[in-house]
Amino acid sequence: MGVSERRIRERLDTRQSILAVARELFLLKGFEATTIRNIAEKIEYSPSTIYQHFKDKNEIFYTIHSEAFAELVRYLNASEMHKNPMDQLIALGQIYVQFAMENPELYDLMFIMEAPIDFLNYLEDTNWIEGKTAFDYLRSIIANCIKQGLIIETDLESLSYLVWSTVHGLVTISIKKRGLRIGLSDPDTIIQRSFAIFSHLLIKS
Amino acid sequence: MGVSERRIRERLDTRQSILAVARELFLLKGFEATTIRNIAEKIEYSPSTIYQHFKDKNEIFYTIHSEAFAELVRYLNASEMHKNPMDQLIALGQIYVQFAMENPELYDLMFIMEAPIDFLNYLEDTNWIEGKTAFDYLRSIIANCIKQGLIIETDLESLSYLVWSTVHGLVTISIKKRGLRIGLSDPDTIIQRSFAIFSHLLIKS
DNA sequence: TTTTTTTTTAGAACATTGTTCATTAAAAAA
DNA sequence: TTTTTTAATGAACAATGTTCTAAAAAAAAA
Repeated sequence: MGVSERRIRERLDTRQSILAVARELFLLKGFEATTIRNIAEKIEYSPSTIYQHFKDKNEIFYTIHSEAFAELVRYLNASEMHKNPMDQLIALGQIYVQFAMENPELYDLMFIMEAPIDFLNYLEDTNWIEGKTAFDYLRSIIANCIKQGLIIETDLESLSYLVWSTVHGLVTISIKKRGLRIGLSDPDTIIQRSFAIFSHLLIKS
Repeated sequence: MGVSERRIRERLDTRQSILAVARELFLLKGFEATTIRNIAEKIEYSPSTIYQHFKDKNEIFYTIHSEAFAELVRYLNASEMHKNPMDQLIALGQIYVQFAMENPELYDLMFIMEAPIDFLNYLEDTNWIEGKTAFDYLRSIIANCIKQGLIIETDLESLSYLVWSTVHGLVTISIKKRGLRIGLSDPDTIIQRSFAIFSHLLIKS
């Protein structure tokens, strides 16, 4: 009897629809304004039903955060179309910046907001696999650049952290609206220009 | 009669105590957990009284944010003890990083949180003076570096934004706990190392 | 000193929020 | 058909930011 299979399928369906609606509302109105009751109404269930699928609001957004990482990594993989690791690195940065600027709310959730990290602390997982995977990917490309003598030879870990920090800083100042009203060029322009300068600084002359 | 003077003074006193308590609770428990009722209880007034001094919660934290900027700028001025603008720039970065790492909640409020920006939008001030002042200060030091040929000559605005972004990125990854659990050295160490690498990259060889 | 006016403070109330828990409805198994 | 397991609900709780009306206190006027 395929009865229990169907029930499992149905459970997964409602779970998915919770996530879909949560993400939709989140992108539309932000984290605080996305309420459990809002989600419940949209999927035509009572609020309590949601708690049968997720421990709390944080778990919902931890899940969305994880899925967003999968998407980002998929995008980042496109950098492998280049052969030269330096080109790969620059492409990686460009894609990262583009992803952040096109999905500022998701980026916020992935790299700034407390909700996913709070849930990670509740789990007793020692590692933040999503973050680790992405960082290791960056590090391996930089390792290749160093190996081929395209970048000055320094501590791999620190250099990787620097590169990440730089692009992260570039986009978060904009996303968090600290670049506005201080007499700067428009966000995309200044980010691109700053990125170009940083790329030049990195390349061994 | 100095009666009205005294009343003004008293009003200012309660205003100050609201801010002091708000800041204390904020540093202790964060923005969300610092409630109007909490503040009211500590200053021994009713919650409604607070609304006679501040439009809403955002205005309170916008004020704290402004005061924190005054503190940061005071710290940053210490960079002027150096004569060489490149030394000034590096000192500036060091102080900035130190301030952020020693006052993560304040830094969050100044450069990440929405509350102060939301209140800024409510005011119809065109400029974010706190941010503009700090950025202009950075820019003027970098301008001197370029003038003296210590840094490659590029667009001043973009380079300044890059430098700010980099230190901002360095500290926010740590503050927002994205550097944890991905197999990195401890925050302070890796930030210092990455900062050193960035400094070297900047200096014209 | 007494009365009037102004200012300050408080208290109750509102609409929301995340979350829990006992109860009901539904579906599956016996 | 009856029993057992599962799913779903609705009411309730404590807490939040904020508003509004009434009371208390202080100052000004008489």
